[in-house]
Parts: sequence; C-alpha cells; structure tokens
Amino acid sequence: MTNTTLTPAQMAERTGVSLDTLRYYEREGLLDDVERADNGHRRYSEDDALWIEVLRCLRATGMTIEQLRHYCELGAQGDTTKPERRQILLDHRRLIERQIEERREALRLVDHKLEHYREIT
Amino acid sequence: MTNTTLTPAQMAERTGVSLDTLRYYEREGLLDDVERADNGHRRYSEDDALWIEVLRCLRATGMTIEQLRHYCELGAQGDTTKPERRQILLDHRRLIERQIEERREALRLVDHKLEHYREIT
DNA sequence: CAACAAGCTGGAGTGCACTCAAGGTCAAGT
DNA sequence: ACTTGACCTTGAGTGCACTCCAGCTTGTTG
Repeated sequence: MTNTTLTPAQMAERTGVSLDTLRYYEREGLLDDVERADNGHRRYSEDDALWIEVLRCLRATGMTIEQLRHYCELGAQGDTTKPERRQILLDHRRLIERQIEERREALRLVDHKLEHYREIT
Repeated sequence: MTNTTLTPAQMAERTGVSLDTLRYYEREGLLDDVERADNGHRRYSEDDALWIEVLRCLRATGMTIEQLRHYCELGAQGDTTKPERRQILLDHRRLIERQIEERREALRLVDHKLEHYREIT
C-alpha cells in the first residue's frame, strides 16, 4: 500500500529496534521477508514500520519470540486462524493488565519503604 | 525481632521464590546470611520473608541482581548510605511508572488490533 | 580511483538469571 | 537397620534474546 521506503538505519532510528535485532526478527520469521533494493539492501515499507512497532510493544510486555513466531505463522495461514490470533491477543491483554496491577503493588511497596527514608533529599 | 522460623520449603511456598533461587540470592549477597538449625538447615525469619517479598517485587519490576546487590551493600554500610539508598528507590519508582505507562500504551495498541478481529467468539 | 559508509551473510559469542546435578548429612518413620 | 525426605554444598548447565564478528559487496565522495 504505502511505498515509502526506509533504510535499515532509518528503521532502527524510528522504532528503537537495533539493526541486528531487525535482522534477527526477520530470520526468526517475525517479519515477512523485507523488500530489497537493487544492491540487496533492505527497504522497509511503512507497513513494516507499523508492524515492527507492534513487535516492539508485544516484546516489551513480555511476549516471547516463540509466541510471536506462532502468531505470525497463523497470520500466514490465512483467515481461518483469525479466532486463534484474536485469542492470543486477548490472552496477552490480560497479561498486560496483570503486569500493570503488579506494578501498582510494587509502587505501594516502594512508597512504603520510602517512608522509612523520609529525611534530607 | 520475630522468631517465627520458616523452612526453605515454607519460604518458597510463601513467596513464590524457588528453593534454588533463595539459595542463589543468598550467595549473591541479596540476603543476609540466614539462620541455621542445628543440622545446618536454613531457618528463615519473618523479617527474611518480608525482605524476600521486596526482592521479588523489585526483581519483577526489572531491578537487576547487580543493582539489588549494590542496594544491599549500602544497607550493610550503615546509615550514612541512606540518601543513596533512598535515591535508588526513587529512581526505581520512576522506572515502574514508566513501565505502567508503557503498558497502558500497549493496551491501547492491542485493543486497536483487536478491533480488527471483531468477529465470532 | 582510493577510501569510506552502509549494508549483506552465516555463524559464533554474550549476559543474565536462574536451574539442575552429584554426592553428602541428618532425623524420623517402618 | 534401612529407607525416605528435606536439606546441604559446589559447580556446571540452560534458555532466552539478542549482539557481535569476519569477510564480503556496493555506492558515494573528495
């Protein structure tokens, strides 16, 4: 759809994912094979950028490479896998909510410990 | 203060930290040397239990073993290190808040993707 | 045209936080 | 007396997710 192309360096800059990691994700099947320029260099599309953002976000919230690979494989298998993919997202959503709750508790605990330190800066 | 003692198994059960990990934390200096029964077996105090809860919580929110060790070393050095320990907690507090924010964004993104899947089930 | 930057591949290496294994002690139960 | 189970120590092994390296090609710049 979008033909804007991004070099690996631009993609790394934009998404905060390192060059090595971008290549690693592609090798692991988390990224459809990326377009190439005539010289063989990768040219990422705008859609790639959006998907890599999603990858970054799911990774940052604890989805494993293995789970992401599975999700991608399902996507490649077509529409019949939609319910399963949806379920994966729902499950991960609940995980994220638990993480938020866990962190709220952590804040409480840290604040409690900090009261112990009320003193000079 | 509290003399209630807990066996390793009880402590693992109570804190959700495995036996191996409890020993590992002690080896790494994250735990003051634990009391021993006559037979050499560990006997954790109620205070140990509270501290292990703190460890679990700080670990779960991304503090590294190295940072925890440093925090413990400061504690062992006495009251003059209080400001630095306080600062460590303040820094970690900000980290946790960023994690919560990151996860709120992740929820938005996942929800957005889920809209794509509004369908059966 | 030389030199440098950017990227390529395949494969090896790294760091972290556990986790497991081997061989032993000790107390209690049968 | 023997077995079981909980625990001990030292040291090695594991899994994950990168991250780095060597040696190469290609395109640009002074």
